[in-house]
Amino acid sequence: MNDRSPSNVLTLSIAAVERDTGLSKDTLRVWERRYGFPMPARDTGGERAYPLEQVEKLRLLKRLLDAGHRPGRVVALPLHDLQALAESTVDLPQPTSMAATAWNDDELLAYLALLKTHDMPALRRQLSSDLLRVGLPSFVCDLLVPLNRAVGEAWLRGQLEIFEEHAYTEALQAVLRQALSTLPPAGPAARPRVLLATLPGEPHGLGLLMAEALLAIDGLPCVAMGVQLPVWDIVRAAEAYRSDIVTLGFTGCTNPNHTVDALQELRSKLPAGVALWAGGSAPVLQRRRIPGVTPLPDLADLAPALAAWRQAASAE
Amino acid sequence: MNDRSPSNVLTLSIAAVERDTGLSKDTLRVWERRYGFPMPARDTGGERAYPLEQVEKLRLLKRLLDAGHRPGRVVALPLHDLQALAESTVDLPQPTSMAATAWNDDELLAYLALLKTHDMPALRRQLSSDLLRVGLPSFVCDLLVPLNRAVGEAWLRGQLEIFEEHAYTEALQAVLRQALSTLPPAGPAARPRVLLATLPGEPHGLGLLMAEALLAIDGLPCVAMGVQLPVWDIVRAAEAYRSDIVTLGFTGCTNPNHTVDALQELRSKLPAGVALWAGGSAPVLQRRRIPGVTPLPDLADLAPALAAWRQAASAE
DNA sequence: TCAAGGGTCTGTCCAAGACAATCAACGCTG
DNA sequence: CAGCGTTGATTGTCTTGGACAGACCCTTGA
Repeated sequence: MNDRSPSNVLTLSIAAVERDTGLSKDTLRVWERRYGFPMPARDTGGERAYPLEQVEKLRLLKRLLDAGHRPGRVVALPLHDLQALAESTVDLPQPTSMAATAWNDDELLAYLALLKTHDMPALRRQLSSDLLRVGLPSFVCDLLVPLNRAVGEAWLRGQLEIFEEHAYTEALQAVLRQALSTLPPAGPAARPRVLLATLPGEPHGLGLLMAEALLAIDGLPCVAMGVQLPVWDIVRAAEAYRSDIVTLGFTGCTNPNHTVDALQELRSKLPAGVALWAGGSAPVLQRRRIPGVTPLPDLADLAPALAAWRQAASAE
Repeated sequence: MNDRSPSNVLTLSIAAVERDTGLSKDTLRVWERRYGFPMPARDTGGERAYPLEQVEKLRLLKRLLDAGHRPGRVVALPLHDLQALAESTVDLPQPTSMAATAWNDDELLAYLALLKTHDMPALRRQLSSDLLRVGLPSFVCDLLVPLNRAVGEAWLRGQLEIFEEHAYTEALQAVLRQALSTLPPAGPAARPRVLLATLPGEPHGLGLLMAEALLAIDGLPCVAMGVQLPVWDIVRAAEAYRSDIVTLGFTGCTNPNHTVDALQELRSKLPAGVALWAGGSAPVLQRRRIPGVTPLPDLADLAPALAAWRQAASAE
């Protein structure tokens, strides 16, 4: 540690807070100026030193902002009020799936309890078992989608640690990739050919993996490019892999303006014959429609979109 | 696009450049002031608009900096000289493995050629086949380690596109995770228990996965936490999973100061009985040793470190 | 040959201001 | 009362120029 901290070790520099909260340095400084929070201590060099407790509150604030709250109304609020707000806030008014095999709340809570025992092999066994029982499509749409939401909300309410969320992601990824690896590769002539990626700034690849699972089980040739692929490289990749559809994943943790800008730029550079689908629950995709970009707020929208694509393709 | 661009669409804002190159806004501005490069155009609002060509050069510069060059010597150089520099620069003087099964350069080049055909199923087949032929440990140490280096260098020389590097990572991940999923879970009493993660700012999890493979094949119980886990959560996770060793992965794309700071902070918060291993080829780990942190510059160092841990444990 | 010192290099932080895009509220009109 | 444009507040990001600490390089001296 470049030991310039005042007395306590438990402080973070502004750069560290930016990394840990996702709030830019500029935003942190301007909030301090305007709202009086966060109000970090200063080290001997006059630089901001954020106590851990303020960072914790900032993380909660970031989550509330992503859920639709406005800074002016919440930043200055005391921690207690924020937690109450988090309790009463649901990410999105989520229509419960009507599928016969949909999991109910108790079963989701059982999963959360299992996660909290830190017995990761047991969690994987449970996931694999449920996957085998109901099949991949139902596993993804009826279990994983509500379970992901439940995990996110539990974290928001402080019932789940960050590392437990990471462990959950890892377990899920292992199960999904294992399932994907057992699928036979699609024939070279199968259509449509789908490219999967996320834009720079979006580090979460789980939604992408779930989409890949649904597409691959349908026999479609998928090329997964992982996360954070620059716009220009997406264009090159779509060309190289002769993709018919580019599917991007979003989680709402990214800057909405950048998201829209990047989507518009990508759309303008991509050939008109290549479809562009934007999946995930990022609110900005709902609010601001972009010409030539198909929003897929839910994984359940994937099948209809696919049917529409096939119809359009056969009509030509 | 918030259309404030001067004439050409092919420009990026300073925020976009920061994301795409990994160079902070502050650095970009100060380079412009000091070295005269990059010298972006200005849009109608007076804000910097970087042409794509300068961004390309910045990406190359970032890579050269990571390889050890100093900004003052290279930033102002013309593109041609930079490329020549890249040609003649090797990331690290890498001792060729002496193992009997080590792959030679031709075989590595064959892999690169396969990657450039964009036939991902074929690449996976080749990887799986080699894995089965030589076994997991040799596959990781003798093939993947030099292959990763070859891929990185090919990118540096402009012989490989970014999206091809992403595709390679994805294929490798699929093969490794598939192998990991076939291993039986370790017994609950097996020791040492290893926690795997990367610090915030380090988005590459491939090295971690390779380490996990080597450890898991040895029958050790591993808990993978994925990438970008904050320091404090690593401590909590090590406690929750009763870990004996925390292994972190590094690639040198992170800020060296932050790396050292975070490692020292983590060491101070982690119980003394928990070992802290830092793996990967980040140069800073070689230059600046940190008390209580074991550097593992190469995956081959994993086995000796494990033996040393076992000896120390049995001595108590 | 090696250690210490001084100068340069370099990334990051700071401050205060400016501005454009967004949001919320209001008033007007059909 | 619904719909629509206007207005004012909100909010994130960009700007400039300055400052500084730590890393690095090179020279000097033992």
